Amino acid sequence: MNVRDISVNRPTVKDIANALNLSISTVSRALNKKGKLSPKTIKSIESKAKEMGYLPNYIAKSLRSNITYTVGVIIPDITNPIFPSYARGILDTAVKNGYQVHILNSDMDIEKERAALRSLLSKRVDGLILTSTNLSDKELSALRDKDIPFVVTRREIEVRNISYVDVNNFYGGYIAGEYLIERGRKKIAFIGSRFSGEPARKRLRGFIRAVERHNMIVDKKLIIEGETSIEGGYEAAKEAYKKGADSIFAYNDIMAIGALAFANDQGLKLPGDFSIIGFDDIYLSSLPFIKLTTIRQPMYYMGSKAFSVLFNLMASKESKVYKIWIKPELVIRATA
Amino acid sequence: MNVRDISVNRPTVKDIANALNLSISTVSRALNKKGKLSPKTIKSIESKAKEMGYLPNYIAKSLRSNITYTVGVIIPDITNPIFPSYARGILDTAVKNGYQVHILNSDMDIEKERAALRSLLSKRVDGLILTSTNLSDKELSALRDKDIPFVVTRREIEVRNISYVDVNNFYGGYIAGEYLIERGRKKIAFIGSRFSGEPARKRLRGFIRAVERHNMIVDKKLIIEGETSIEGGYEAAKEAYKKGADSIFAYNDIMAIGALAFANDQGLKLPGDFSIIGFDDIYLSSLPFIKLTTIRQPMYYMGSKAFSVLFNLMASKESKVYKIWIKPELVIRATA
DNA sequence: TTGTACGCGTTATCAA
DNA sequence: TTGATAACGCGTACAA
Repeated sequence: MNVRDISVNRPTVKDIANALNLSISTVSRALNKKGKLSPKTIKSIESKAKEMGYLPNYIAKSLRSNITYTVGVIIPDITNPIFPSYARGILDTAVKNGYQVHILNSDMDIEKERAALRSLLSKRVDGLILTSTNLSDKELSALRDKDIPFVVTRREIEVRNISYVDVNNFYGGYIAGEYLIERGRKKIAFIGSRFSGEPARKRLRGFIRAVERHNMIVDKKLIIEGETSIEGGYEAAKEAYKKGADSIFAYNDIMAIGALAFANDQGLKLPGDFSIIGFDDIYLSSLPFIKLTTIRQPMYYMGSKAFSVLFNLMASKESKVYKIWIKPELVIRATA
Repeated sequence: MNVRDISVNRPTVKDIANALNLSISTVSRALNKKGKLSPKTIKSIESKAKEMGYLPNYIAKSLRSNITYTVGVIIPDITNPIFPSYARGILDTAVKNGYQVHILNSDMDIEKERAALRSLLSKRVDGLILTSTNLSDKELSALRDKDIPFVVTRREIEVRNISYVDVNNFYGGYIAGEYLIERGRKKIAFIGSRFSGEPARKRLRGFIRAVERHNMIVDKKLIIEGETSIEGGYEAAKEAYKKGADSIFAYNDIMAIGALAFANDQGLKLPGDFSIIGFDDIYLSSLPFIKLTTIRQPMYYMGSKAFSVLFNLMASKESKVYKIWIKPELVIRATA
């Protein structure tokens, strides 16, 4: 069987036109409801199309129109628990607007990300969502100067004229600190990773601001580095505890859960003896065994918003710029 | 700015040809390393292409070749904890082979799934992976009769000539039962959902077989239905416990975790007083708070395998059929 | 109301 | 070794 023969199963406008003794343009117009056609012709074309199982060929449409109704999304790692609902937010909103989504993982590896970008650009996606991108400001500027609209998420951008959507990390850190202080905590440790970059720094700064607002100071010894993992959280918590901390604000829930494991092993009663507050509100955190008090990042909303912004960007000819900070919120459970 | 003007940023073979006073066919050949060309011309074309930032237009390539290097994947819900690593397995393997992936969610809703399928077909994907499809055998047959290769996962198919990849649910149920019996359990309950369909039935049958092999019988009262959720697992476990069960084999980890929550609330010591074994080995199950003994489904491998099978299907002109059962394995932790 | 003809960017065929 | 041309399926300006 030759590749060409598949037209048996994949009828084109031409096939419909031939079957009906009409011209392709008439068929095209009928199918796209454009121009004036006799209702009779329209009806016959529509029923014939249905009968033959016609599906428009978006490849051809795209070549013609320069629109692919496809967006590319680069995500560090879909198996990271914060990303599935983010991805779902993008997917749902895209589908609702007639778009499809190409997802590629970068693993925070700059070369992988560049390869992903080239691949997406070759596929002529209409727009891009770059999540936690490692691209330099220079590269982002260059991308901006091309004709393709894109949105950056989870990384605030100093470069002008680049749209982004991110959670307000500073505010999140602030309300976390505020809450712990209100609960009477005096020696709050921050555990985070040196490698988690700007978001971690923002959360820490917000936290420090909250502490200082209460005329307290943050003990630099209690700002502790660790791996962004359960084990890393465990070790960092151990260190914080040894240094006399009475509570922990963790960079993210994964580390907070590690800290919680340490507190359990230590036989500490939460939130009586000790308090732990995380950041993210991943699915895990709500489990009955964990019940982590945390700062929720509405990831589904962030994904949905990112697509909406991109959609606006793709639709308008003028180049607008959106800078959106999503407010995180405190979720009080059992650990603080 | 007109849409046409974007060629400033998106040079084509034609632009390169003009810049070099060559024909487009020469440029095309050079870029694709086909035919005999003078090394000089090749070099000049390659450097010009690089200079102009040329990226091949895959839309045009696809129209010409009828190959899109894109596959469509329908997944019930990417936020379901069993699916992210499955998706990652597909993505990684696809990228490794030069393919991109369109992911769509069906939410186990037949109409959504049909819409997703139409959309993917219109986009002319080269192949499909249907996960836990709800399409009828008839619809699958019809799809098979089209020219598009596809693989079904997480649903064994009675229809002949349809390739699928699934975990061996029967075997998984069998080793779960076997293990509990070996540990001296006599009154094992099975908790699952009526709605979880064929996989649940297979797991139950495997479990029953193991019990019968040991000349014991399964008490029908201990086959308990519940929602596929933590709460559902909790309630089902309560019922099982009331009815005198000394252990539970849960349809999946989520329910097992619910059962574990019940056991904790009840003050039962595991695996001394009571045993719980799950199915899936989702990320949660390995957490220090949970340490669930379970039957692991290698989801990343399943995704990777599904793409490999599809890749073979797409590559070969003859219509092969693959039926692949992946062996699940027992993961012993703290609950059984 | 319907038809003709062209071009989107590419590659394969045939010719030079 | 290189060039001219047709074709993939579609939508649209222009003609009838």
